[in-house]
Amino acid sequence: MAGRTDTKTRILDAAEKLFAERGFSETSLRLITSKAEVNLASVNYHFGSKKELIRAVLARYLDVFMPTAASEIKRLHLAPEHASLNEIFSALIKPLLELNKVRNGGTIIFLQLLGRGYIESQGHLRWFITTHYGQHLTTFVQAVSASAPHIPPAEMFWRLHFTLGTIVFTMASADALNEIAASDYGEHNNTEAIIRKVIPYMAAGVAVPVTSNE
Amino acid sequence: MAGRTDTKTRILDAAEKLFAERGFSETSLRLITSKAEVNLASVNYHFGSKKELIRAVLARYLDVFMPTAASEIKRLHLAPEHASLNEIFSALIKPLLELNKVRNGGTIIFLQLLGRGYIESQGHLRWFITTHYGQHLTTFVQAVSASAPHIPPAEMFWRLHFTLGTIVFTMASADALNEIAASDYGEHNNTEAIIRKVIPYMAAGVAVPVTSNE
DNA sequence: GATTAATTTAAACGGGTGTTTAAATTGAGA
DNA sequence: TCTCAATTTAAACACCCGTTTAAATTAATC
Repeated sequence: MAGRTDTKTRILDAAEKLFAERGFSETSLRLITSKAEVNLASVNYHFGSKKELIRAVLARYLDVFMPTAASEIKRLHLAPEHASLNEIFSALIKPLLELNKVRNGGTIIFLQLLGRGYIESQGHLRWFITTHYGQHLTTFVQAVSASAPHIPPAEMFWRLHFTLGTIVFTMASADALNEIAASDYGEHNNTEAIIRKVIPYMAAGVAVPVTSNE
Repeated sequence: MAGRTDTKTRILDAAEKLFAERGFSETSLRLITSKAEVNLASVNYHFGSKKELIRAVLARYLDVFMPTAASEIKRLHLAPEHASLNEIFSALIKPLLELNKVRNGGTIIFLQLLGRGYIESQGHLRWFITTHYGQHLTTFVQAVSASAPHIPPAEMFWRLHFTLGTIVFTMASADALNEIAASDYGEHNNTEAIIRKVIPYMAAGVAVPVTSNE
């Protein structure tokens, strides 16, 4: 081993910030390496390709978030009383905010990365997430389904993706929305405040009775 | 005047399809002009730049959708009985589906373009939409606010953006989601079916009572 | 301290991008 | 039919991209 051992970390730190801000394909390796103050070629040396760098950036968060989120859900679900949807979604707040301790602004960076990934790259990231963290996702889906048993599985599939869209879009444009909210309503929300705003919205939508027609 | 007069139209038709499928920055002018079977330089000749082409593509839909949507809302709002949120959102279905008559698959193309625009380019498209169609947007916001008077304006601001995120993300990944739904649940939904699924979700979320704490 | 493997570096490669230029072509009005 | 403006075309421009190469440098091992 030789050289600065933190070159990989410097790249990851610079990359995640830029990826979250401007998206994956809008962020060049040259911009990343100049912000990280490392050589351009070191990305390909340490990660192989840009695609693998993207996966590594996301994995660093998913490896922290997924296990703790799943265990929070399990703890809730095994409790005697049935948890409400609000409780289940709220159980994700702590694991999400834990990411702020990993890195400054980690929570919103993670959610923005997730959204960018889902929208930009149709294929490889979705595959990467479901194959690496599918078990934890199942835990979550089962908990939600159990607490809203009146929703058929197919309908629940759609509603959970509506939910993903809600949170992911909100976080992707959180900065812009916060600016508008501040100037129009004098509101100043941090990431946690926005999450707490969105949870009742999502919980109500997921649980609303299915109407056969109009 | 000389040459094929429909060159502009051929460019717009090819561009909107590709933009909706792969996003704006992932779609090169060379791909657009080859699909449209026109010369590369004709884009800059007719539209000035790629940015202005993007705006022209969106304007062609917004010019049809916005006035009819606003008039549907107004018609509903002036009726004696207060319209429900479900009715207000449902009033947008007809204007949305009208876009299918403008062009095949027009509805989903429009919604996907809207989503791409909001997520990809933080600045110029949002500005373009609010300055050109702000009056119609106000009509919509006022109708929603009137039918959910228990939601304070600032909270409504956030919830309407949650709603935008829900619909836009759903449509951006509608094709992929439909594939999964078909293979996992044997469901086959068209654009209208998805819209009818998402409306109750959004209406419930917008109207859910504000909880001071947890 | 010499050897060797890991890492960093500068430079180039091959290719794709939006845009511009200037010449060729087209079609309507005089 | 001639003229002239609108349009189309092929080519080039200047720039950015991810990746690869080979040499220089660094740090650990013997």
